[in-house]
Amino acid sequence: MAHWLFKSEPDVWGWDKQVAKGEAGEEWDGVRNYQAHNNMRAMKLGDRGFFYHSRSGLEIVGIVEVCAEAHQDSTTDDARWDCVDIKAVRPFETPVTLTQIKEDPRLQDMALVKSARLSVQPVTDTEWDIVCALGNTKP
DNA sequence: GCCAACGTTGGC
DNA sequence: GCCAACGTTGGC
Repeated sequence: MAHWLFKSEPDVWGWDKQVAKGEAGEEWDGVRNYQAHNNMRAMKLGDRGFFYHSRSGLEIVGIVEVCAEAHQDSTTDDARWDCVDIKAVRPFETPVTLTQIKEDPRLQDMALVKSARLSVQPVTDTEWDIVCALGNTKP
């Protein structure tokens, strides 16, 4: 199963709002970047991802699960843009900060470090396990 | 709030 | 198809 990372500014759409959506989940809409879209199209039902707070917070705060595969983004009529639905699975026991990730030699290849602006990123299985361990949270 | 880095757009 | 100009993102 593949792993991912979703970025959001907590002022716009934060972890608390995601949790409030419960099992139904929520459309991960508004993404207007091809690379991010390609990643979403590659997602399968049940894939899991990290939920990261950008701009303020700068930490991974929880785990989410894909609960609907790519479909038309309801916020636009443009057929180029589609998106998945995600739901909150569990919060991190200890949030993992960007600083921690940058300081960990095992995590230097993470997209979060290398391509800071990509808002939907793939995460390798190895990185997944390391970050979960740092957060004292089961994968 | 600033600004560097990056992605996208559009004129040629 | 190139590249300058522009807009947006995100770390600080």
